[in-house]
This record gives sequence, structure tokens and C-alpha cells, in this order.
Amino acid sequence: MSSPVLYAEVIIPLALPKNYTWSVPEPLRDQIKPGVRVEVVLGKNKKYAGVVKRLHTDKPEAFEAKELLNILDAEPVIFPEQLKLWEWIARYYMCSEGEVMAAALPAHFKLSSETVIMFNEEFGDNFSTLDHDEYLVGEALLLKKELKIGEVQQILDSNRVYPVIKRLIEKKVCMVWEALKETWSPKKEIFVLLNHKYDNEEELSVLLSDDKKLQRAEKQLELLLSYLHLIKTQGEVTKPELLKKSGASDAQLKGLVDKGILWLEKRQVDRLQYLPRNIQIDFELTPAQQRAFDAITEQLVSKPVCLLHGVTASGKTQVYIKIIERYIRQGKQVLYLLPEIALTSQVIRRLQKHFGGYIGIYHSKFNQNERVEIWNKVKTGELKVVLGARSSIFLPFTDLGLIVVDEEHDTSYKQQDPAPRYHARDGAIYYASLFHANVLLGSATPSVESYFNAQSQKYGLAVLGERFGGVQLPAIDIIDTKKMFGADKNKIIITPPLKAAIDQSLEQGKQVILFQNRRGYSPYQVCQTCGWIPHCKHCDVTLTYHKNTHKLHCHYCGTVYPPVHSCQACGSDKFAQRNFGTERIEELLEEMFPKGRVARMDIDSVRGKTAHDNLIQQFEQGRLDILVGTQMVVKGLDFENVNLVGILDADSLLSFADFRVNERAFQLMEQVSGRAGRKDKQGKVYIQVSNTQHPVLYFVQQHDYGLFYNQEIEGRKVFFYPPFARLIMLTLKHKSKEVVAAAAQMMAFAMQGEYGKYLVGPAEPVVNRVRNQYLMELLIKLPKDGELIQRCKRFILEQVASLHNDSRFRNVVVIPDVDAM
DNA sequence: AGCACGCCGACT
DNA sequence: GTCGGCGTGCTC
Repeated sequence: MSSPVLYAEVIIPLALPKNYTWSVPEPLRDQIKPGVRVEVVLGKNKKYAGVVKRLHTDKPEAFEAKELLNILDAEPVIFPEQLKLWEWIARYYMCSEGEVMAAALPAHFKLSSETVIMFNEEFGDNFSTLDHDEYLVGEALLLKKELKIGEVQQILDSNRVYPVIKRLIEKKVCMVWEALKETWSPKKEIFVLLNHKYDNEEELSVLLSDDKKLQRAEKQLELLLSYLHLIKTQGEVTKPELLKKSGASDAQLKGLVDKGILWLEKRQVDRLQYLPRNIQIDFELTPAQQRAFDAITEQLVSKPVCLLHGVTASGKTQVYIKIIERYIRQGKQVLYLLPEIALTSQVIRRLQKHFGGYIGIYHSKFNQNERVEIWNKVKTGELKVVLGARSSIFLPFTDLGLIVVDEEHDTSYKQQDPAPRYHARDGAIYYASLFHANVLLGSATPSVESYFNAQSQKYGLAVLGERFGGVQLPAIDIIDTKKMFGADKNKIIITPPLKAAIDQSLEQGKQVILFQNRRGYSPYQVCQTCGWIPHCKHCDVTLTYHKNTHKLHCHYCGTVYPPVHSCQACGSDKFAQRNFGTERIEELLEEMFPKGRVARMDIDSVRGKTAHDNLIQQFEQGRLDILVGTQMVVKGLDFENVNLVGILDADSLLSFADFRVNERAFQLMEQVSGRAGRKDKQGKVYIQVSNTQHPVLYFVQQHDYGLFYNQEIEGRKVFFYPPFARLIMLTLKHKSKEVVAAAAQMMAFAMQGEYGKYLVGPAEPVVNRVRNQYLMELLIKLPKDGELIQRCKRFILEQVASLHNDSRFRNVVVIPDVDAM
């Protein structure tokens, strides 16, 4: 009697609507467990490495399960908590577990399949029917039995090998095979060791003075002496290091190895340099910080999540460090989340100073090898603290005690473009709950949602209302740009009061930060005769002129166009430049302040891997006087010498048509202001704006978050927005405007009935065409009823499926975005 | 996401 | 006449 067939539900890193099932071959049964990777064939001969989610013996009815090929790991690479997190994200954010897997795993765990061609032995060695190229490949196959595509390219000295391979297959000389390749291998280094014989002082001195071995080999003796020196000073010596420091050649080293004096040994090493493992906390909290610390500690006893509301420059990081210390001393692991852009060497150095080798860094600028190493060290528990961006919630923690979400309000915690469109803060709260771990959210300008949760006692709340060193929050002056009307244009960009303040700061040797939420030179050029504005061919947006490239750029799809000299509508050659971006301001500043050293910080100026960090360092070291930038200058930077901040065009922040405008504008202005005046003196902020009566300006001027929140929460309640409602935004995409509009209508129609009252739209978004695809949006505002929300999500997925059953709408892409921001 | 199958234009 | 363009349907 044979035991029932075992089946494995496997997650494949693809956007499949559900997981697929393979049967487990008899011999592999006792080795397979949930969380290991397996090799499976999907389709004709495409292979994937998938992760086993579940094992069961229920024979699938609807299809014939294939056998899986292999088990790739002896032990699970994914823990049950991670599988639960993936499942939660997939369900909550309406995507597949495969999409979550693709985002969660470092690329090296996602094996790729590699095409190999194999010789068909039955063909024999009669190659008379083959042409020249076929013959060359046939000969190589006869010898090696199998070839990779790359090898075939070498043999033929050509990239166009597929036709040849195709003919060889037709002639039955070979067949194609897909093999999986593991792309990660631990880095190995060659270490140089001294023969143990010479550990003995006596033997060694004989060797050095009168052994025949080294007579007439002066260079080798020199090399040996430098080796002995190095080993004494640093304990271990690698081959490249030795050769570099001694200036010796490979041959000289080989000489010593051949004589049995030195040995070479290949060893696996860690790619990252680790600091000594110790915790060093050498500061005391201020009384205000200590009160916040105590409040957090107390709150976290009864509540899993606590919000720390600490004004800018109040020293929140110090509080985090003390809290983190507590958890590590209990042997727990801690995850410290930061927005990607704020993860600068400034922050990293600070944390490393206190936690040394216990800390690991995880973010997108790290290469895949480094990520695998961090992954493995988190898994073994060797790393106690991980400082990471959004995706580090996917790391395999074993004993997680705390997650800190710094700058909790930051919208970059929500992944935008490819699915999973998850919010790392909310994912972190769920992940932590699986470990009964705590979450500490921190911000100077908390998101309305989190503050609401704190107010309604769902989260604990701790307040740090005092700036470090008792420095006052900056004084804010609002400059009415309407009054500058008629003055020359440059005076509207930098108004006279702001110019005077900059001059004064420069004279005092202080630094200045200017914020402008637009990059490029001038957002658009307008024909002065007819009002025509150049647009992108693929998107419904105006083009931005960039002076350094001397081109027009589309900020949506990245297409670059030559500048226009004549109007395509009326032929006029007179263009006016409207508005201004960071690039233009940088130029203007250089003119206005010839003595000031100016730099610009936006995605155009800091494209490279280290450019952003370098710029921050230069500014930090006082080698720059004025920094002008977009959002980037806002995020978590501490510059002690800045005493003036200018917000050049606050209207652009206050005029978005979106329920979060006020929240974003308040956060941005308050955060930018926070860059002014640290250390010992109060700073100054100038806000240039024409809509001077906007209430948000008043809240910022008073630095009163509470006032802002009270007004904002009323509006949210009245208009039924988060935190009172849950939003699901459906975006439909198609290359035809008519088709996408009809599809949106059909979706909206289907939503009538139970969900009709929650539906807004369908509507064209402000930018209704991107990359040649027309867009339509449906917004669903659901009450906070878990069951209703689940039901509605399922309903939406069903409706998308039935939309795709209609041949007209087969190519309409529907993107659900849950908790859209 | 691939990739194979299938139906209409420019070429050895 | 063929090679090849990319539309669309399926993968346990």
C-alpha cells in the first residue's frame, strides 16, 4: 500500500492570479518542508525556483499536477512569519503572492533559467548534411555534449545564433534544455599562511639568516619579511594585500610557496567589513527626552504601537537609540526603518557609532551580493539591528523585538509603481504582531492616520516638544508675492526681503537652504502669440526645459525632445518662459550672490550612487553656502550651520487637487523649516506665497501641529476620507481613449448596487495619458468595516476578471491601489 | 512575466 | 512563395 501523493503549493515570482501546485516525487518527500525553494517547470520548458507555501495530500481536481524537479535548500529560506506577511500583503493590497515574493527576495534567490543545448547521441557523428556554422556547433557538441548559449556565441563569433540552433534542432542534432543557475556565490579570498614549522622562533631565525632556501633569493627574503611584519600588525594577510604592500610579484610569492615556507589557503569571506560587536551608549538623555523615553516604555507595555511626536531637532534619534539598546540587551532584534532618501551616511555613522558590528544596512543602493549577506546574517541572528528602507520589512528576522518607523509620515513608505503597492509602516505593524513585537512610529509631523490612531487610544502617544538644547523653533515670515507684481521677474523668484536675508546669512558665514518643488529650468515655454505650449507626444503633460541638457524633458515618461524655436500652432518664434525650477534658481543664485557657493539637489543633480551623499557631505563641511533643492533637502538632514530657509513658491504646494494637500503642504513646510537653526540659535524661515490667507500657512507659522490636525480631521470627517474611510483607487489603462472610458463605465456600472454609494468616478485623472496609454480612475471610499472591505476587494477582482472576458476590454489593464496616497 | 501559436506585410 | 511582425492565451 503506497502512501497518498504529496502536493506542494508553490509561490512563483510572477503575477499569477493564484499559487500553483506540484506533486512531490516519492524520494523527495521526507526532505521537503514549507519555506524551502523548489525547482519546477512551468509551461513547456520554463523553469523557476519557487517557494513552498504549504504541503498537503488533496489531489487537485481541475488539473493534472506535474512533479516538481528538485529541492534547492536543505533548510527553509523563508520563515513561516514571512510567508504570513507575504500572504497578508497580497490579500490586503490586492496582488499575487508571487509579486510580493519578487519584491521581497534579493535577486540571487530568484534563480533564473538558462538555456542549454544538449547533443542528441542518436544523431551520431555524420555531419555531412550540416552547413559551415552548423558543423562548428555540431563538432563542439560532439565533444562537450552540452553548450550554453553564450558558448555557442563564442564558437560562431556572432550574437545571432538562434537561427543556427533552430536548424540544428530541426535536423535533430541537439535539443534545448533549460537549466537553473544559482547566481550567488560567497566571495572567496586567498589568505597567506606561514608553514607551522616556523612558528618556532628558532626555526624562523635559522630560515631568515642561514638557510640555503633563501640564499641568493633576496626578493623572496624581502617578501617574507614584509609578510612577517604584516602578520604581526594585523593578524591575517590576504594575497592581494601582501603583494600590494610589499611590492612583490606573483612569481616571488610562488617561489616561497614552492619552497614550502608559505602556504596559500582559499577561504570564504564576508564582503562587508564588520565593526567590533559592542554596544556603546555614551550619552545621557535630556530631561525632556527621558520623559519621552519613559512614556514610550510605559505605553508599549499595554499597546503594541506607540507614536512619538517630537518636534524637528528635538533629538528623536537619541531616544530611538536608547530604546533600541533595551531590546538588544534582551537579545531581541530591531528593525529601524527610514525613507530611502534619508538613509544617508550621516545617519548610518551615527547608528554605527553606538551599535558597531551589530548593525546591518539594507537598501537599494546595495548590490545583490551584499543584500544576500545581510539577509543571511539577519536569519542567523548575528545582526541585531537593521537600518533599512521600505523593503527591509521582508528580512527573515528570527526574534524580532521592535520596529522603529522613523519619519513615519513619509509618503515614500508606500510603494507606487510595480505591485505590491504596500505601505511599509502598515506592513511593519502586521509583521511585528506576528512576533508580539513593538512598533515605534516617530515624526515631527505625524500622518493624520497615525495621529488619529493615537488620539483614539489605538496607539500609545509620547510627545517630545522641546528642541535639543532649548533652541526655539524658527521664526516664520510670510512674503506676499502679489505685492512684488510689476517688479522684474527675478525679484519674484527671490524677493527683495529674502535676498537681503540671504546676504546677511552669507555675511555671518551661515548657510542657506532654499526649497522649490520643481526641477528643471522652467516648467514650460509658452508661445507669446497664440499660447501654444509644447507637450509630450506620449503623455498628456507639458514639457520642462532643462538648461544643462538644452532639451525639453517629460517628467512622466522621461522622453527628451529638442528645444522648440517656432510655435507648431502659429509659427511664431517668440516664446516666454513660465515659472521656474531648481535649475533656473541655481543659475539665478549664482548671478545674485557671486561670492556664495551654490549647489543644487534634485534627482537630476544626484543621479549617481554616491552623488547625494557627497553633496550632503560638502554642505555639512561648509564647502557650500547655499543649497537649492526639491523634496530631497527636506528629509532628515541635520546641518548645524543653517540659519535661513526659504520656501520659494508655497502656492505650488497648496494648490494640488487632492484630499491630502493640506497634510502634505504642512508636513513639507514644517519639515523644511526644521532645517533652520539648530545648535544654539533660532533660525529664520521665509515663505514666498501669493495665497497668503491659506490656513496651513498660519499653522506652520505657529508650528502648531495640534491646530493643523484639529482642522484637518474635521475636513476628513465631513468629506469621508481617511482615517474615516478606506480608499481603493482603480486605475484603468489602455492605448485607446474610447476603450478605456467604456471599460471604466462598465466597471462603474458593475459596482452599482451594494457598492454604488461608495464609488467616486469614473473620472479622467489630471494627467490622462502616460506612455501612450490613456487612463481612467475609479475611487472607492469604503467605511472602516473589515468584512465589507474584504468582500469589496473580492468583488473588484471578480469584476476585473469579467471585464477581461469581454473581448473589447481584454487589453485594459486594471491597477488596484489600496490605501492610495 | 515569458513564450508559443497564429494570422497579415516586405523581401532573399 | 517565405521570414517575421506582435496580438492573445496559457502556464499546476
